[in-house]
Amino acid sequence: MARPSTVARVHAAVLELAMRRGPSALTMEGIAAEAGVGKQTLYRSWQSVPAILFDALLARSKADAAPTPPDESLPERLRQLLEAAVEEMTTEPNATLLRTLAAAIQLDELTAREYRERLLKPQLNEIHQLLRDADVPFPPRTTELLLAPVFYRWSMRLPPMNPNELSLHINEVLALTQQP
Amino acid sequence: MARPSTVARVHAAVLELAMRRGPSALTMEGIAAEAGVGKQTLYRSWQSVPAILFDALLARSKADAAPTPPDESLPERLRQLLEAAVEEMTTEPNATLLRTLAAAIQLDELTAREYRERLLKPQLNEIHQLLRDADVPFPPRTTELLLAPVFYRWSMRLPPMNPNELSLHINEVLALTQQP
DNA sequence: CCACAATCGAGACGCACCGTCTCAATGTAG
DNA sequence: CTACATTGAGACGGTGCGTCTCGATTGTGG
Repeated sequence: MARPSTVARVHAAVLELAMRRGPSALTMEGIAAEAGVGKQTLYRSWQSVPAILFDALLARSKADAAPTPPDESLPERLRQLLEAAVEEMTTEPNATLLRTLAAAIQLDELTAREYRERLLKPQLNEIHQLLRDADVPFPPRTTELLLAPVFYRWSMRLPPMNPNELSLHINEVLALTQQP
Repeated sequence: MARPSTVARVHAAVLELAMRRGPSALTMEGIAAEAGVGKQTLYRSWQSVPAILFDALLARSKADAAPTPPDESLPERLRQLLEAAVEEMTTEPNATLLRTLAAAIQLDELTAREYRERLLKPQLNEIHQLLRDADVPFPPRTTELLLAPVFYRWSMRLPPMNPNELSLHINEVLALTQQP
C-alpha cells in the first residue's frame, strides 16, 4: 500500500524518536515530521501509533537473525532465551517501544489482542518449542510459569532477574515437572 | 490541604467517570467538571491524574473492611486472597482505575514507584503474612511466584485464573518449599 | 517522450486536554 | 462586621488528534 522507502523511513523515525526523545515523542505528528512524511500517508498505512510500533519492532527483530543455539542442556537453553528476552525489553530503543505498547494494551482491548498475537505468542512458542525438543513431559502451565515473573518484574519496573536468578527460577519451575 | 467535602466529591467523581465513561474520561478537566470543582483546586491537592486515582482506590479499599479470614488451611487462605485480588482487578470501577494506573507506570518511573509502594507492597505483604503465619519455611521468591502469573494474565488481558486453576497454581508453588 | 492519474509532503482546520492564570463569589476568622 | 484566604469557573496559549485540501512528485500506458 505504501512505498517501501516510506515504510523504512517511518520505522527508522520511530526508533530514532524512541531513543532520543522517549515515549512522549511517539505521536502521529512527531513520527510524520521525523520521517519526512505526510500525516495522511501515515494514516493510510497504520491506524494508530501502536500499529506502527508493532511493525517497527517486528521488522527490527527479523533484521537481527536469531543466533542458532548450541546444544546445551535444557535449563541453559531456557536461560539464554529468557536472558535475551530481558535484554530486549530493557535496551533502547526497544524498551521505549515496548513500554508504549504495554501502556496502550491497558487502555484498548484490540491493541492487547494484537500484542498477544504478534509479540507474546511467538515468545511463548519459542519457550514451548525448547521444552518439546527436550523430550521431558511438562504440565501445560510451565511456559506461563517461566515467563510470568520475568514479565511481572519488567512491568512493575523492578530490577530484572540476573543470570543466576534466572537459572534458579528455571530449575524451580522445571522441578515441578517431576511432582506428583 | 483541601476541604474534606472536596476530597470526597473528587473520589466519587473518579469512580463515576470510570464506571460510566471509561479510562478516556479520567482527565483533569473531566474530573473537575464531574466533581463540580475548579481545576486549580485539583492541582492544589494532586499533581496528576494517577495521584488522584491512588487516593481514590485506597480510600475505597479502606471503606470495604477486610473480612477476617476463618482458620482454613494455608492453600485455601491463599486461594481466597488471590481470588479477591482477581475480583478487585476485574470489577468496575476498580478495573478502569487500575488499568489507567498500569498504563501510567509504563510511561513514568515516579508513578511506578508510587504504585509499588501504595498498591503492590501491601498486596505482597498480605501474602507474605499468610505464609509466615503458617509456620512453614518458604524460599524468598514464593510470594512473587504466587502473584506474578495472576498479574501477568490480567496485564495481558488473558482470561483470569478460576478458583480451580488458582488452587492448582498455589499447590504447585507451595510444593517448591519442600524441594532440595 | 509525454500526458494522465494516483500518490505524495505539507500543513490548515476544529476539537479535546494540558497546566497556568485571573477574578468574582463564597467561606472563615478575628 | 470586616478583612482575608480559598473556592468554582473558565479564559488562555500550547500540543496532539483525525480529517481535509492543496500543489508537487511519482510512475505508467500510449
